[in-house]
Amino acid sequence: MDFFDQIGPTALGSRLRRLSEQMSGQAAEVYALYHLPFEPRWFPVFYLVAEQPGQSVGELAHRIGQTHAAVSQVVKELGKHGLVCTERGAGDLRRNVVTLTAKGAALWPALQEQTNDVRLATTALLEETRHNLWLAMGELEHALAQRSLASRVKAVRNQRLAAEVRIIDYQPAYQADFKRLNVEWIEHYFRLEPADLRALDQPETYILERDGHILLATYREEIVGSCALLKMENNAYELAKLAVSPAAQGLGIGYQLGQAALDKAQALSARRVYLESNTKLDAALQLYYKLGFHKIVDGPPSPYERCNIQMELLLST
Amino acid sequence: MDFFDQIGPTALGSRLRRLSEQMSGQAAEVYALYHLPFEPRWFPVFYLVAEQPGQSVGELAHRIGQTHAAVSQVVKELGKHGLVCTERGAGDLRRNVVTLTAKGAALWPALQEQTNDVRLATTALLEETRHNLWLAMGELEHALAQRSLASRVKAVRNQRLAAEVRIIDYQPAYQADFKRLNVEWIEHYFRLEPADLRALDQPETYILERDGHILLATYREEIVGSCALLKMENNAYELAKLAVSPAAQGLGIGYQLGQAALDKAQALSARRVYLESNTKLDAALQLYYKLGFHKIVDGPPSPYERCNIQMELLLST
DNA sequence: ATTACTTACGTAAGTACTTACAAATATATG
DNA sequence: CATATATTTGTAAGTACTTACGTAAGTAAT
Repeated sequence: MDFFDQIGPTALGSRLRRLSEQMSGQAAEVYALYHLPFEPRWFPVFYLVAEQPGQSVGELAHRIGQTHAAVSQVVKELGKHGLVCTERGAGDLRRNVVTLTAKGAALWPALQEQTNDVRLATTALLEETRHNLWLAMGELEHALAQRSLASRVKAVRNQRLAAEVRIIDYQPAYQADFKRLNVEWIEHYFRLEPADLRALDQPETYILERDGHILLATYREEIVGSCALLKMENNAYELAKLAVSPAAQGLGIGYQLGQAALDKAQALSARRVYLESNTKLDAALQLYYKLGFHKIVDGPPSPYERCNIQMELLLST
Repeated sequence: MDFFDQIGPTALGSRLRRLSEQMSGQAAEVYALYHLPFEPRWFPVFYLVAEQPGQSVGELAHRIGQTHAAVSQVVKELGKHGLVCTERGAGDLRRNVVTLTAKGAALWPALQEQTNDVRLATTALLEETRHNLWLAMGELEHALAQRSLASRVKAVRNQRLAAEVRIIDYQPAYQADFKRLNVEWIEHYFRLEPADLRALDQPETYILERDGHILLATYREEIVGSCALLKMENNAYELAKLAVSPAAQGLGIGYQLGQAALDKAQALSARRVYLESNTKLDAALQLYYKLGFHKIVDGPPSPYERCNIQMELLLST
């Protein structure tokens, strides 16, 4: 008890388990009360078969929300106790359709009586509470179906981690990091081209001195992302060398870098930002769209072999 | 899904189980997200040990609300993975106190980070719902601790069955039933005495013709209970031969019979109802108290050997 | 008609607990 | 102080499901 108070809803799963075990135990007591030769775990299958005979194992499993294996085992046991019988499906010999035996049918009314008593008791029990458990469970299942807990936790984590990401300006000391980050992804998907090596080995000469800019992302004292703006003619810049280290991916660092680059371009009075990419890079393209880029068809010839898509974003002044 | 809609809260236990399994599955996903060498089921134990080292297996089990066996197993596994170490309790060599190892302590901050992310995500998840599951579970656990489900169901059942109980007047055709019911319990606890046989074999002569009355309880076309009022002097009656067949016990039939007898005594302008019983008959004595009887010490001598307690109830006119 | 794929099911083994039992130690009682 | 009883723990086996896997039967594509 103690523990759940301390840890709170984090242990939702454990607590649900405990409560379900408690309920199962009490269900066993209830069954004992009625002296029926029947085990609680048979109930869902037996109930559905009694309501509508001729359903197959798979159908039953789907209805109950358990696996077919579980239903198969229960059906076997019910059969052993003479409460149901099975036969192969007419037309589809794989199906195993279940019906009540005479003995099962004879048991049904008593079981219904019991079920009805339990329903009344449970409903009254739930009505004693201010927060309705049954409805709450339905809502939770719905919410989890919409979006899994893992995905929700990931979002929380990324928000926390993203707050630790800083965007800083390039300095000569970071050349090795800048190169490493870009070599990593280029070699993973394509191969390094001469234009890459020039820019990565001598960013001062080929980017900065030509009125370009380089931004870096740091996370916990480490350089984990880069992004360059190369000066083009007519108030335009090319966005390039956008890289995020694999270990830091998923934290929205690419978006932060891209946005910072666009801010910088805006500050430099650019009217247009252009970029080259490859359709293989799904995540990158998605990011570019999210940043506001759109595909263009008549872009300039590219020095890069891997370029098979060109995009641009027009900035309002 | 289907099934739960149909059956409603009757299947509360099954549904809780399903939801808890769903949550466990999602918890596993969350753990995978953080790449920690840690299994979800270790969490409660590890958490408590990290918060306060030096607790014993039993204490931990109590705090978590699981059995000591489960904790013992988890501790063993945590030990095997080098996260905790154990030693015998100082002063009490039976106790096995658990502390974190250096490796466990090193893991703790990362686990705390994760726990915190989960807490935020789960809290947000619960806040999405109108009916708060966490609070609802707390309320339900409380309600169940107050009174078990079995006891609640029993009350519902008894109410249903009690409605089918009828109190009727004795008729000569029922003599055999009257005798059977009383012989059954008397022989079970004591042995038949001459006074018993007279009253049971010839109730007309020994009870009715002496201005006494006999009431019978029927349940589903069967005579399941009896109760006699024997005329005493001074506007008093003796309540006797109160019997309920074992199969029909627990339905409150005794109370109905007793109440009907008191009503009858009232109608006969009695001022006092007297009875003789034995302290071995717990259930009967409880019933007599519930009906309003209280023990007296200076009652008349009884013809029955088994009589070791006498009670009376004064009726207001 | 053959082949590849999908579906339905049963069986075996795993999971995360439980209950049952046994052993060691502590405490109470005569 | 010996002995009976209670407490603490570990181990084994059970429970009510699950996942994994194999087999048989059905369906689609060549």
